[in-house]
Amino acid sequence: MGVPNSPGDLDPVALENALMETWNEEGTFEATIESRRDHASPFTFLEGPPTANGRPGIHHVISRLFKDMVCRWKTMEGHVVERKGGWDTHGLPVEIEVQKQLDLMSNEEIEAYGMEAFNERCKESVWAYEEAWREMTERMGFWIDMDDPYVTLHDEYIESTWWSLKRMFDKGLLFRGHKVLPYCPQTGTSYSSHEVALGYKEVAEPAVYIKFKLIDDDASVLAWTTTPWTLPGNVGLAVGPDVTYCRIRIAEPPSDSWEGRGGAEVREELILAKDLLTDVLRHQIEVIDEFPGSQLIGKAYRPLFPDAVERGDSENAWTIVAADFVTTTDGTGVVHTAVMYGEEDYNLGMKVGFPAQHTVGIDGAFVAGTHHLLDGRYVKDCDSDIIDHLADEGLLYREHTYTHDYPHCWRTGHPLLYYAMDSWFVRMTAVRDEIMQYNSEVEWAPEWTGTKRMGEWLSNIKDWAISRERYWGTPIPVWICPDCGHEHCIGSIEEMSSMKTDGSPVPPELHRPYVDDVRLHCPSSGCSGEMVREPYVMDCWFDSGCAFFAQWHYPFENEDRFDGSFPVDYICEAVDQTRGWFYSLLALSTALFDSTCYRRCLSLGHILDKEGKKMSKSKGNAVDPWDHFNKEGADSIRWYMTTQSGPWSPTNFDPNGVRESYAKMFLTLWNVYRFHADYAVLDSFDADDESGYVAISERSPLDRWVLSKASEIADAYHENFESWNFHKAGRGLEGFVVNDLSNWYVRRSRRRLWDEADSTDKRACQHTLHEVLLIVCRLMAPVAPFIPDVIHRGLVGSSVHLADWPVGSSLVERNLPPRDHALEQEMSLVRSLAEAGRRIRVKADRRQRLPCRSGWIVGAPNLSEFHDILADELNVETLTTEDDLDSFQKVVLAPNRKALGAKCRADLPAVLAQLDLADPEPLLLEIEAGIAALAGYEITLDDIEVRRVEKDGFAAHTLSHDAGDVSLVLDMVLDSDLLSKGLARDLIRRVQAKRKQLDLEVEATIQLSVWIDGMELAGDDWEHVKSETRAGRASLNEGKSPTDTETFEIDRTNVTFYLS
RNA sequence: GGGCGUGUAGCUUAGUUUGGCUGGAGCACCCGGCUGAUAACCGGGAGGUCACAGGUUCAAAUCCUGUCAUGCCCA
Repeated sequence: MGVPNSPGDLDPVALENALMETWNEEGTFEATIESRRDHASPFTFLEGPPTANGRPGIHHVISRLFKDMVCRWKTMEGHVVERKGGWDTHGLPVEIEVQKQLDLMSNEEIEAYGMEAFNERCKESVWAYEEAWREMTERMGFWIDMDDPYVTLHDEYIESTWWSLKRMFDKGLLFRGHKVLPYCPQTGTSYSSHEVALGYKEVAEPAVYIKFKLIDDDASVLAWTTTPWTLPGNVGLAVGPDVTYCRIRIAEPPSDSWEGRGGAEVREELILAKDLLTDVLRHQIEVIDEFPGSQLIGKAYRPLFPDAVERGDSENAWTIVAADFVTTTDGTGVVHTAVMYGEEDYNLGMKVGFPAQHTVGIDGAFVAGTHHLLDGRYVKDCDSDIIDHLADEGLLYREHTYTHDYPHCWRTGHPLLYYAMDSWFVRMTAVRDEIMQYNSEVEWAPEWTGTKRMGEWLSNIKDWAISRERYWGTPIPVWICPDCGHEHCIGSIEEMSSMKTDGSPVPPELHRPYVDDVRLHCPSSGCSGEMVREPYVMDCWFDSGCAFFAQWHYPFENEDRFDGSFPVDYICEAVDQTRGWFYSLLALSTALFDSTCYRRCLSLGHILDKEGKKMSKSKGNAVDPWDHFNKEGADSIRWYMTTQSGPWSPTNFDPNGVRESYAKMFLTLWNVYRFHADYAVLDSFDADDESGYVAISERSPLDRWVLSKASEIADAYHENFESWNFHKAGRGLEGFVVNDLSNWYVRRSRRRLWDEADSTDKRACQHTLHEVLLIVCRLMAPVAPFIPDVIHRGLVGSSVHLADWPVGSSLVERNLPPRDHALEQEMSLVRSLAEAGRRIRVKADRRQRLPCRSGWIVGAPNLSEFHDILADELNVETLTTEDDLDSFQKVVLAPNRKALGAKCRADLPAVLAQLDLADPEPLLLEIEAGIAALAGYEITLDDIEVRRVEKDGFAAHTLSHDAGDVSLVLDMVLDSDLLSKGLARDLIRRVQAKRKQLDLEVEATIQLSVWIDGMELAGDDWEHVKSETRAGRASLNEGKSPTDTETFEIDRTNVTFYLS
């Protein structure tokens, strides 16, 4: 190999689809892994499992891109990078989706439908879009093993999670408690905050001020609540220790304006916060005493509903305790605490030891024994009866209507109850220091995700509620003995089988309801109870957090694979996973293995629509990746996503940007390749043919320059990869390909390859192109795996993905050409001078094709190597170097009218006239010497402005350079010789355009007839036209022009031509 | 309500860590040039209250405070 085929036009979609076929046929992905085995240096990646119950969108493409990119890069660096796919298959969203499909509104309805059938539907639904995911994954070029993925619903996976739970159970990290959640008794479901947000409604509800009668004191403490149904559950009152409270006495009966139930006797004493006296009280009062809340602490009061809650062994029940959350913004400054019906209440209750007992059942009705008026009734129906009852008992001070936003069930419309659900917890608070330590060992990108977002969260870590009262999920493997209360956690299928009672069925899979039917022999000595499984499933974050070991079915299998891949080298997901998967992985590795879980974590910013809004189906602003897969191709999307912003920045997706990536990067690269390949075929160029090789030191400065630049760009690219700045890497490389390689090197080298004879210079150019293209393709391959692979295959016959990283690594050799800094600097100046020339011509209105007689470079280092290139770029006949600008410039003295006007007044016109006539250079000398005078007035430097301008016939431009200012001067004089040359160039260009328009072969010869009216075309120039346009036969001003001719006017000359 | 990001030209963005030259590119637009060189390229032009308001400083897009918008997470 070594002779590329002529590649033709770029059709990215066809190219990529064909290449996918090739990859499948030749097993390229597998080969990239196997070919690195001899290094035995793994780089491990863990796929965060997606859920396939929704169609993949553009935001999934971006996270899969950054996963793929790093894995491909590390492979090229010589590592073995195995990539196992995974699927997340459990969880509430799956259940909700199925409930919608089946129109099952509540747990009761699910159970009536049948748990077995329901779970079967859930299992089906998680594969609904698997095909779409596979297609997207393959089409975008994400290389991952999708044929042998880990799946969280597989028994093997579940068994591993059971093992982990048992391990924590044995460590004492697992415990049973309550978690207060917004709960809908009608549907039997608790809600996530996201669902809660769907159902806020403004409601007017009864709010009451309740008198809690102190024991050993005549006064009552006044407390406020908007949820009377929680009052039977009251077990304590909370005050702010530093808040000022008052003891007051009712002085007079209220006025007639009293509304509603309740009241107080004259001389009755009440206690409440000083700041709220006037808000709360409707009586004339006298303040008896004033004291801080700390003085109230420990005082006992009489329960409102004495039978509702049992004291148990609680010493603090029905006493006043301190809490830091008490404020005086509303209420009375005393907070009624019902442990089971508020998160703060629950936390406080646990802290001070209030009894944690439900007065309300899971059905939303008061439990039997609460109060004879309430037992068995739905709590929200009881508000008024509770208020009546308390009024009758003399415990109600006042009621009023309170309007506020309150969460409601988005399905049934009922108000949600904050309700303490039974729950199993992992005691993360016990390993807080450890998890913070392991977090700090992770290399986070960006750093603040780890130090701030994750760090802040970990420093306030809470115990992790891992159980859910749901149906579809990993069953919690804890069984409890109804006889003795013994708790047992099962850690394997084998353990379950060995403890199973004879009457229990063998579960066909580790899901509900099958596992629920399994009874276990109680292992406590002397107990013959049959243990029953706790009816919960696991939080699906626990599932996916087990991935790093459960993907291998560790510890039951694959111990070596786990050991060899832990901690994981690299994970990558979007930033919303900080408290999700990033956390659950770290939590589990800390609790199970006393280790960090991953060494490097890239946290991606979200992809938003063009206006910075979240993409969602309902808004209709979601982008379908296939729109671009089928248009610009996957490489263009990948390159666009990589280069347009930092990976962690939120990104506004602009479809036009994808087109731009295609047009700039890929089309340019392709055409460079095509240019090389076309001539390589023509010349039978073989890069491997040593006899034709030209050593780099023997090549032209232009070759050595582009090779040096390629080296520079490769090193920068690599450094940016190392520091996660993939966007900067890509932009740098794109700049090189478009500006340096295509727009300078190829443009300047074009003529070298046109030469039909074999020459060292031509071969030098071909080797250079070959080498630079290889470097570029290898650098691009991790980002854009398709087009660079096709080019690479065209150049050397093998996949770019099997090639080594050109920058080298600890495992592979560095393979980059030598740098030549001096040459790079010189070329930079040459290019700047060429640009300066174009600027001069625009300003001087001199078209580019009309040559200049002379050009001079002033103040530059020696650029003689590049005079040919520069003369050609500038279109000058001769180019020479000068030491200073004096011979091209003259002094112009412009009047300072403001200064001169003040001095000369009415004589100003005369002074200006003399200034105009004066020879500026001697006059300036006189002014500087202080002896100048015009029309009788002394002239100083303040009166004039000194400018230096080009002498007539010259135009110049000065640019800054490291070594100082460098100027370019062009000779603007015209003569017939130059006009003839200019005309010839225009004629050539017109003919060439016509050739292209007629779609002639590059080598085809033509017959050319030209008629010029108004100018003489020099003989040499006519010869030049004929050779450039491959005119085999040609005529100039012979006969009359036929009618179907091209005509144009240039420099006031009419030109007509005809070709056939 | 709290935590963490983001906000620069019509659009996508660089610059913010470490304050310092006239805030730099690309797309789109206008004028011109160049081209057997492509959906390209080159020169020039127009387009900016650097989200807003204060503050620190000789000097603020950059540092500080507050506000607004937007996103994620938590309540």
